[in-house]
Amino acid sequence: MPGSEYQDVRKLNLFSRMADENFASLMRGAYVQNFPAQMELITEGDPSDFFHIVISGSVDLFSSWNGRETSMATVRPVSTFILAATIKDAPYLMSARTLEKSRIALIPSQDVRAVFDADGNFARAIVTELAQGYRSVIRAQKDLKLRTSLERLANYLLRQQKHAGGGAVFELDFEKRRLASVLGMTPENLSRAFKSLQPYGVAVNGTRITIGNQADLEHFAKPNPLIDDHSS
Amino acid sequence: MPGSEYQDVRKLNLFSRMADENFASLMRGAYVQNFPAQMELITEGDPSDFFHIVISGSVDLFSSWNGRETSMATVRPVSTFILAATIKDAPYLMSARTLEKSRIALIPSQDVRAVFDADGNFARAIVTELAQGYRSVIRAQKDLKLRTSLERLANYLLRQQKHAGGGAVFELDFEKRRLASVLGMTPENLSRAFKSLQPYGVAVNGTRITIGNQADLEHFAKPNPLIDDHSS
DNA sequence: AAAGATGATTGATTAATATCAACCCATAAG
DNA sequence: CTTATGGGTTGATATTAATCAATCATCTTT
Repeated sequence: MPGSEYQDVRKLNLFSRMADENFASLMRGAYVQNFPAQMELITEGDPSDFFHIVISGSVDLFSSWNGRETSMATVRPVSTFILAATIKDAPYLMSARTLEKSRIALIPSQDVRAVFDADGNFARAIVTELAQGYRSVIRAQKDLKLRTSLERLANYLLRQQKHAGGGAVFELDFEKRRLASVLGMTPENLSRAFKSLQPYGVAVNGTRITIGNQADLEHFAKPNPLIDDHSS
Repeated sequence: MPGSEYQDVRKLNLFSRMADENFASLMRGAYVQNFPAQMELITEGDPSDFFHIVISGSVDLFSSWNGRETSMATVRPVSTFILAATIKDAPYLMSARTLEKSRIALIPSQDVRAVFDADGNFARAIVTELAQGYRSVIRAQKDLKLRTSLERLANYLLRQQKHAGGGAVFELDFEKRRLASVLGMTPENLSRAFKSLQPYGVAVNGTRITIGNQADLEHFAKPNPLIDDHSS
């Protein structure tokens, strides 16, 4: 792993406070690989042999049941995925595939567990990371159970707008079909949902979104920090 | 806190391996109280001042948005709730109310965080607990996104049956209106869903469920360990 | 036992969402 | 340049689920 990548990973909250030696040990045991787009990295149900770090590109976490499939989350650089399975030494609950050409570091799960036992700062960081992830999923569940698909889209747009800097014009960071799946709806429905938001000043041009009337949209979406504020 | 209760709490995975002294310290600082039914213990958005342990009775975790409300989970003795908020020192994402007369221990969150820093075994137990909780919510989200309400009910019945010992006859451990909310549907819909399961041999009498044709129901429900097996 | 409350069920209707089919459009391959 | 290909959109329809209203059942209180 080149030094710049090494530093990028080191800066992650999960790794930033652990002992140099322990971090180096984890990285020595890591397999860093470039994967093409659409490569299935892990399959749900498989034993969680590796903890994954996305160094560049992006990864879709998804799940299937009875012939159906849904997108659970997207992982972007530089961050990690399936920490809980690694820690519990339990099967993956989600599958993962690259969305584009991606560079991924794979750390043997047993190494993570070993260093977890040895390094208190790493253990604390893991706790924070898990607690954060836990709360994120709770928020997602509230979003799903309390809102209609139109409301979920409206709030997603507001979140994404904020994330993109807050301007009236911004880009979706999802392919629409996958955004639909993440929001728990069909692509057809997403297309209609965008139309339904036109009265609130939402204009769509490919992946470029313009929010013409911020106040109107917010009045409709009723964003709530306990659902939408992913920093807390 | 009486000795028997003290021992019951001590036996929880979360506490069973920590140092005697640290456990005693946590318990010394705890407030143990009896609450009547329907008492709101915490309100979402409030600072997470206390970590909670249900000693007897039961507690409903629920969330609200825009005048709607949904049941997220039910906590039964002896177990704990809102660990993630306590650890992160972040606002509660869910509200909690007693479903019946309940005995609850409240431990100041800062005590939990302090002992977490001091006791490696406790820290490890917290990690396991958080990872378990995280995975449970992921499973719930898959249940919600991949299944219809009828399929969710069928699988819930199979889970509950297993939990009750596996016999053809068992009891629901929910009031139906709240079961409906947990499953993400209306009470009316739940009522109709039970009827729709009659062809699969499901008979309902109050809270007593009889599964007349196990194979048929399973064939319809298609239970999957990656969604329904809450032990892994 | 009568009255009141609460939860559960049922029927009728409406709303939300998915499905199916066709078509559009951009882009990449031949 | 033409042809595939895949995402996106649109319209028609079907399914799923929510809402509204009424009734029924159960349990508690008086």
